Amino acid sequence: MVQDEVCECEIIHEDTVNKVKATFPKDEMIFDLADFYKIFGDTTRVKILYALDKSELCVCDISALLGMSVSAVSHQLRTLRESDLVRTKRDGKVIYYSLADDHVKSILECGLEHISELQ
Amino acid sequence: MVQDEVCECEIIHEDTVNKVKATFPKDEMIFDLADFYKIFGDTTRVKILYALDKSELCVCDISALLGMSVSAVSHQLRTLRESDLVRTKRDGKVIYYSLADDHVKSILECGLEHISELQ
DNA sequence: GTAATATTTGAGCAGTTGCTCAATTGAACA
DNA sequence: TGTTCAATTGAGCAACTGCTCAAATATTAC
Repeated sequence: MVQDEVCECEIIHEDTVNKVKATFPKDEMIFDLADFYKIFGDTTRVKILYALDKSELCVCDISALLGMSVSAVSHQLRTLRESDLVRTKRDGKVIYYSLADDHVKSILECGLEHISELQ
Repeated sequence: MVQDEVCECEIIHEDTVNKVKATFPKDEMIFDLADFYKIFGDTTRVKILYALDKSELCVCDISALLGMSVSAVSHQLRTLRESDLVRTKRDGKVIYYSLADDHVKSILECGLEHISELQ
């Protein structure tokens, strides 16, 4: 029923569609995957991640580095924290941010490889 | 001047910031990278790419497979076309979509690897 | 030519996102 | 204890995104 409502085409390759459907991962997994990539889909966050790959930095440092307000940076750091991509270390009043693991770097390189191949 | 406006903190690790700044890639590159990841940051597009990795499909097929309107799918295919991630082949009235190259698969696997390590 | 049909496209709209600004938190130190 | 200051947070707003719906396009078949 649903299919008929969605697509009225005569030529549906039903066998192919069913075959593909059978190999489809769970919706939750697709959702998680897209959510993960969404984090890398913002220039500010990419910059922050790139910077943290070079050195651990406090919020002020990042703010100065990117030429953005402390608040804006902190908001983005929150997103990164909640995604477990960065980790914090307090030293007195200052909180130092660093990458949670080496994975972030490899993800960025994964994308960079593709970008550079395009041109 | 700009820095002073942006960050009034006493403790800026100026040396570190400058060192990181020196290694920073061009803004354009960061922009392209984020733009690239943005495409993978949507469940519909991820599903389409995943499906096309299994088999070439027409718009109707994808529409039926995802349970979405032909129009919605077509809009997303446009995005994917403009990013050179998919390619088309016309056969009569039907237009078949397929992945532009093997890169898409490796990018998706790159993310899947990370996702699966998290839990 | 006209009709049928697979796909594309543009306008419009609701939901999301990333920033600003102001207020707040929490650790350090007098 | 009160002050200072790095950092966080919430509300609000403008820009963006992904969908729907209706209309247009392009190819085939008559």
